[in-house]
Amino acid sequence: MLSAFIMTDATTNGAIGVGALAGESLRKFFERDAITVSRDLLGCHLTVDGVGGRITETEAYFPDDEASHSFRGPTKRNGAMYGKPGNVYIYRIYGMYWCLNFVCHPGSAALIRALEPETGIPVMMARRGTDMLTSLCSGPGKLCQALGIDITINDRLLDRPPYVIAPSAPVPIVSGKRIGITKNAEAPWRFGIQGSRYLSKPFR
DNA sequence: CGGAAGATCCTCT
DNA sequence: GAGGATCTTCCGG
Repeated sequence: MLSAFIMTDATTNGAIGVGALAGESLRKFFERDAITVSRDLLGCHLTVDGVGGRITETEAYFPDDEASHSFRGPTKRNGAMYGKPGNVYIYRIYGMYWCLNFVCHPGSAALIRALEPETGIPVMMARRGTDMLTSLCSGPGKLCQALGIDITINDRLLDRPPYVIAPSAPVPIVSGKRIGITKNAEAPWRFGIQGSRYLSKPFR
């Protein structure tokens, strides 16, 4: 299968310029295929109330994708997935953790799975209860804990507080199967920065 | 209205 | 690598 290989794809990351995405540039970035967005998010700098880092790992989800929360249409939980491109969709997972997504086309989203910590590192260490840099944000639940993300900041655009997202220069990308799902599990829609030490799990 | 499943993480072996 | 924590959501009856 495709996903059995490490794919060191060409760097198709879209460098858009300096400064945060806002208004039209935010819409243009996210109003694209969720795979393209998930790849271009790699290297982008994300902060929540000034705490965060560069995105190292993402996954793409689609409306016709059995693994997606949008597969059976809108519900109370997934309402934010049908907001504008660049909207934030947060949900509770396994009764304990939060997960962060960015909306692309309606019902499509990029799950933010890992960050390389850069700003507010002491705050993140305190929230996570560890001083180990590589495990501060190495998973979707961990990064939400480190960045102080919960449902109270669901369903709002990324160019509004507490969020800031800035685009990145191109980075080398690897891809593989998505993690932790049982339906449509073979789709190679997980993406990461090649060689990053800040991943939820290595790509094989 | 009950119950199983779930886009996870941590600890222990 | 296995198992437990923990609880919301949604589907089936």
